[in-house]
Amino acid sequence: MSETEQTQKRSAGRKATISREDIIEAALRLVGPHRSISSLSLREITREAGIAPNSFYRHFKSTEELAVCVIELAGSTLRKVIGQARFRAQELNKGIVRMSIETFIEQLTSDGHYLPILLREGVVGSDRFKMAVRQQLNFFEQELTEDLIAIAQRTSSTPARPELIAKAITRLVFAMGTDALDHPKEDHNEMIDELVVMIKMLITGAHAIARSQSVK
Amino acid sequence: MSETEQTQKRSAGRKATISREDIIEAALRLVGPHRSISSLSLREITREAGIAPNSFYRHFKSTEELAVCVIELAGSTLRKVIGQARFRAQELNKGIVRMSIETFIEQLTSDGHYLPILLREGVVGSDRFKMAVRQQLNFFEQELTEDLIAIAQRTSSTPARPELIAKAITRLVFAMGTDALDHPKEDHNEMIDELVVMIKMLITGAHAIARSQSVK
DNA sequence: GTCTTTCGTATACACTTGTCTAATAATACT
DNA sequence: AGTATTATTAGACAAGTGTATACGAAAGAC
Repeated sequence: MSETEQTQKRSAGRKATISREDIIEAALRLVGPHRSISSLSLREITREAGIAPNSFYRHFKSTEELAVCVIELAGSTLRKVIGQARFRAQELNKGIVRMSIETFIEQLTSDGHYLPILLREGVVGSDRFKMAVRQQLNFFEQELTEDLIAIAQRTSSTPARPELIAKAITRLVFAMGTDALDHPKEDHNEMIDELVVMIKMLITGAHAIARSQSVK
Repeated sequence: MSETEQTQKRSAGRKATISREDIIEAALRLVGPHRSISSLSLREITREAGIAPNSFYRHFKSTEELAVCVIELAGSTLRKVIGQARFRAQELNKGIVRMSIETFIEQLTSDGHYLPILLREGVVGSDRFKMAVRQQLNFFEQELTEDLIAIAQRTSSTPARPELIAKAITRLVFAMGTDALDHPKEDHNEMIDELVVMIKMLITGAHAIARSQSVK
């Protein structure tokens, strides 16, 4: 929604030497396992971007606006990646669950560091900021729900409350992902295995409950 | 471990006008939905406690040490509460799962705000700090594992990998708890219901998998 | 050319931060 | 009493913060 605003009239004036994207990239360079976006200071960001502190205001009206932009960027990028993984899973005839999880965990150590950001930023910060993070989570959940329904129709086995399963899976994956963040990369494969088993438990459990309920 | 140190020799000298506990309480008064412990400044804390900035160092050697103390306090307090809930569940002959979850969610709005703290502080801060949070989580997980094994022995039905179930449940509960934090209290009952269903799915799924594996 | 508009910087202000040094206040032991 | 010991404070320091005002630099419009 609020991703492409301003840039309305560009009749006259000096050419911009720096873009919103440049500032976002500078901010991304600063976040890490110990620094959250909401803890970045305006001066830090401008220093990293190589501009004067006041120039920041030409592009964002506050650091909060910048933070929300970063969250939205991270969310949309990740959903694109996961979407591709789902697609590849069908091509390679690999388990869709395993494929998605693997891609997800891969993103933990991927270059953009979009996933760590999304995982880390959900709990602190302003209301607007937290809402932005939660919205991205909801997008994931929604797409997963659609997937589950589609699969159920294909295999003609209707699980109980697919939206609940999707919610549980999303939370589980994000929680385990947060865990993996602080573990060395060589542990990731084991964590993927664990996560896959957990999800299998959830899905088969949901089916079992659905059956027992349709019986009685 | 590091909870009762110093207080060794008190031969002479001025009486302490403030205790470690007083400072911890002051810090607790400052944290909230928008402030994490690790974001509190030394001066803020001493201002709230009504002492001079330097006096802080007489009690803690850094704000990080204070933060770790708070985490340990929150964790041990909560485990005590949940433990009592488990006990009451047996007395009232109520479902142990439901009882535990209800108590857990209740703690979201309880006075000490220990649970919100534990939920919020896991992802940012120094390594030492994050480790303290994870340790508390592991305590929960461990106790839950023991519970699951005990129940399994009583009902003589062995689920597949109880430690995995415990892990999944813990993550699920904490994730949903974090969610509930930003929701009004009247939504909590619905979230409890959802959470209970999720956990039922997990447990029945685990049993189903165990059965199918012992068959083949 | 001169306007006008926009972008960017420079300087400055008031404020907060963590920590250092010295000085003071209060207790216990002799 | 005096003295040693400890807790607390006051004051100051350099460094950091967000932002307001004012000014220069570059581009298109006239």
